[in-house]
Amino acid sequence: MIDFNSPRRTEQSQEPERLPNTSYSVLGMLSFGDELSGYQLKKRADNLRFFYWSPAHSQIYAELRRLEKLGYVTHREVRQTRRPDKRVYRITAAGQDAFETWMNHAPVEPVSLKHSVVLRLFFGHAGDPDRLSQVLQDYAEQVSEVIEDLRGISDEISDQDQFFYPAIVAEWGIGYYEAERNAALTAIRRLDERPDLFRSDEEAQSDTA
Amino acid sequence: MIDFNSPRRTEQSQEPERLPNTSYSVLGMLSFGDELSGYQLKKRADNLRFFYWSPAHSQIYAELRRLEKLGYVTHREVRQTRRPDKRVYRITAAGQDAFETWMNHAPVEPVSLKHSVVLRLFFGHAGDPDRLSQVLQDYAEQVSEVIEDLRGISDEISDQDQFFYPAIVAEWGIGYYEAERNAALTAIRRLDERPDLFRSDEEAQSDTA
DNA sequence: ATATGCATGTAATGGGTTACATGATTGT
DNA sequence: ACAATCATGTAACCCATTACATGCATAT
Repeated sequence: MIDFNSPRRTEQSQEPERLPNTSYSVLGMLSFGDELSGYQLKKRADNLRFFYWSPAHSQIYAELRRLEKLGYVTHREVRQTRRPDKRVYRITAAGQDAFETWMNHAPVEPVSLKHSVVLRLFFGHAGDPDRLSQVLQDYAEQVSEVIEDLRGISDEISDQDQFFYPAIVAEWGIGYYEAERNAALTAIRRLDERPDLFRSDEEAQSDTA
Repeated sequence: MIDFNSPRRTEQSQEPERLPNTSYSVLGMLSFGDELSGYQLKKRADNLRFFYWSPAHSQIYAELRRLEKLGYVTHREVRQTRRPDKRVYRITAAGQDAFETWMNHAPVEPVSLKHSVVLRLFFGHAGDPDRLSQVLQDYAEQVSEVIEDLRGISDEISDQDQFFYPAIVAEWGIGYYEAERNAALTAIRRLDERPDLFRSDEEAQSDTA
């Protein structure tokens, strides 16, 4: 008996095919029009690391297969003599359309943030205060390096029209990481300022000393 | 023949059992010492949303089962007449140890950030500039609301010793979200300021002026 | 009556990582 | 010689979400 009421729909419907943002980040890197291999895409994706995490290379290849199945990209083989052969991908017209649709119509999603350093700060009662200070100090230093990198990138691209949008992003990033550094340093000061009043009571009895 | 060199190790070794941070966030919420049900834990986890995403409730229950199997938490059933019965969890001494070990010895991991708004800004060339401005505007407004919430929380807890660490986190959050708002508003200004030179192909006549 | 909150859980699926696998070229 | 870079991919696993499922109590 044929079940006409089956909720299973044949996957060739015309619906816009909500893809995960990772797919769009790959598609976006191809939206500039050049041909890129999976390997090159991985490296480009690493450039987004300041505001968007970089997927594993296996994930990039998986995305490319999916995008090709959807008709959003095509590939061709490139023979090389002094390097292993490669497969370079190019965005299609359908891919451009899909990407523009996402750009213009995707909802404004909340940022996904997993800040394990702040998580540890939140649970500060359960750790060693000096170690916590050290963690914040390390974090502030890591952030300082990122700021250096971003300033370098910003200086390189800020007067080039072709990098208009990335330059705005770099500026955003500098502001963001400066706020992070300030927040970390402020937190360290708060820890130092703390009156040591309520520290010893709790752990006095069961701590194996 | 017995393979003494086998890299497979029997999973009951004494190693610290690297757990995902989500496990520690659940364990951390129990580290204050009170008994909590999965339902209550989910609500508490939502309070971390400003700096750490909140897992689905099914994930919370899964974590509790895992933590119990590891001996880090125990549960007891609580009979209720006017509410469904519940299962409340409490951290064990082993759980406290594991949590403190994580607090004091976990490496300073990079923040995991997936900022889809900035991603779209980065790929601004492929979208409608007015829509992009609107997206940034919406984002700035969402952020403003978060700042309001955080200020409220901060005012409530900032003078209470028991919330010493969360108060520092709230302050951090306010600084972070203010930086986000500023960055969004600055980006909007940059978009407005933009000389419209390279906006479309039919702009070739502008040099005849 | 209907929706919302309390409370717990399973099933199906998807997203993503790590480790494994291969192999050539270039630089030290 | 050794490591690093280029290049592509599979397999196993795990983290996590969404949807499904149940059922009582309270408020509207």
